[in-house]
Amino acid sequence: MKKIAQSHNSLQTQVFKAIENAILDGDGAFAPGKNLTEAMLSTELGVSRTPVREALRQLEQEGLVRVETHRGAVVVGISEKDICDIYAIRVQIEALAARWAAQNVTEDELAVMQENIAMQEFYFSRSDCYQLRDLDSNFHTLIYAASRSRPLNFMLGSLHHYTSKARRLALVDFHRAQCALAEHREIYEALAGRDGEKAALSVVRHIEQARARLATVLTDASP
Amino acid sequence: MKKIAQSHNSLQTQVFKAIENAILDGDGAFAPGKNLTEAMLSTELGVSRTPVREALRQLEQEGLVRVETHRGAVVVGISEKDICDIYAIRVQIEALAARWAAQNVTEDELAVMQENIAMQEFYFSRSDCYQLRDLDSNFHTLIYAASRSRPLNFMLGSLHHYTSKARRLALVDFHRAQCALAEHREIYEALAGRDGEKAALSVVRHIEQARARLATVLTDASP
DNA sequence: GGATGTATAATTGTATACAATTATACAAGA
DNA sequence: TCTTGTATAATTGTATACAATTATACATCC
Repeated sequence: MKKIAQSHNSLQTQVFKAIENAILDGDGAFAPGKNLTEAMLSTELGVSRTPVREALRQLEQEGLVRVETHRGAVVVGISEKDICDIYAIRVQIEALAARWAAQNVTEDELAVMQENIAMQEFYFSRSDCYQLRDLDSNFHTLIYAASRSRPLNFMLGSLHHYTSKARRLALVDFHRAQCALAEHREIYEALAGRDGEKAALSVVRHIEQARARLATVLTDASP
Repeated sequence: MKKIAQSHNSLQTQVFKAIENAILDGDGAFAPGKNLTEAMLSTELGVSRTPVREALRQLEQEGLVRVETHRGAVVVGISEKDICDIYAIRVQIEALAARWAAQNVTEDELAVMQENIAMQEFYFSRSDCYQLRDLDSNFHTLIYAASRSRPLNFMLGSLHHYTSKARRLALVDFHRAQCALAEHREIYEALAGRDGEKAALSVVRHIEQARARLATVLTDASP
């Protein structure tokens, strides 16, 4: 884990992201069950304990670590079952999001989505998985925003790190990327046509597909 | 807001709960839009700024306040639409929870639920709304736990303060309390019979009823 | 009078010191 | 050998000091 250089962001934010990335990337010292001491993290990152403490508290709220009083923080693992559960939950909530977004999405937002899809096509032709992953994540975020529901955005935000872990697992899969692109187009069309039911259905299919694909990745990898 | 006395809990936890309650109770100084300074809170509660800071960060993650860099924390309001949205989300997720709980609930857990319902009957006969509210909350928590899904528990936990605000609004309503009791029995029966579909359906009905009731309370109160 | 710049105050961000608690090592006794 | 007690170390919990940033008030200039 590299030391934190100067930046316009607050140290606390940077520390949070540094630790979050270390955990999600599967860094050895941040494997599930590993103990994270404030002293270690603060010397490692070159900051004092205060921002580290706050970052750990935030990570606890996100569910990535569990801090016990006077005993420190331990990294919480995300099991395959957890990820499957998350997908089941996402199916339900994102269907709602799509339905609401179809009612509330603006022309400007639709334009942004179209632009996003155009860039997906571009990076797909270049086989750039990392960019595709980010664009996929961004596309869904656009739907959340268009739903105009603060609680819904909130919920989906708190799922974020789980889904990003899943996304990293399911990263390199061109066939899936192609399907995802088509599914994104379908969702866009439904939203543009203000068809809530169709949008919800498309989202459900999209996430179910992603879930099915991830399941094969997981079972292939585990034994 | 009363000063914090000595207790086995950490100051940070107590500070968090003190501020959370103040906001949910609708304390004047904690009304939506009000600015909360660390100095004010720390002198008010008789503790230093450190635990106050951590509590505010936690409250931000829960969505009750928004902290801006170098500018402090402002209380975020929960609108009626927010609450309606929450119920729509809860319907979806708690249906999942019930389905999973029907598969995984143990005899011990069923016994605890039965005991909970018995106490609901007791406090209903005594017209004790506060106890009923807590028991209702507890009953749902038992279902979450029986679902054996950490992500699901996590999600529902992050909705907690929203739902508690809604619950406080819908507090004094005996007819609703009676219906809720019957609906809880129905859910219990479905879980005891390991009937996932029936459990999910009962939960959906239960929450839809609560939502409908709350809607009338809200529209009555607003003009 | 209104805009603008500057000094001051208020507030948060970070670092550090100390207190409280818990884990660990090791010795003494049964 | 196993248990138990105690001293020490390690770690977190809290308080406080200082730095950085932003808001406010007021004077100055147009």
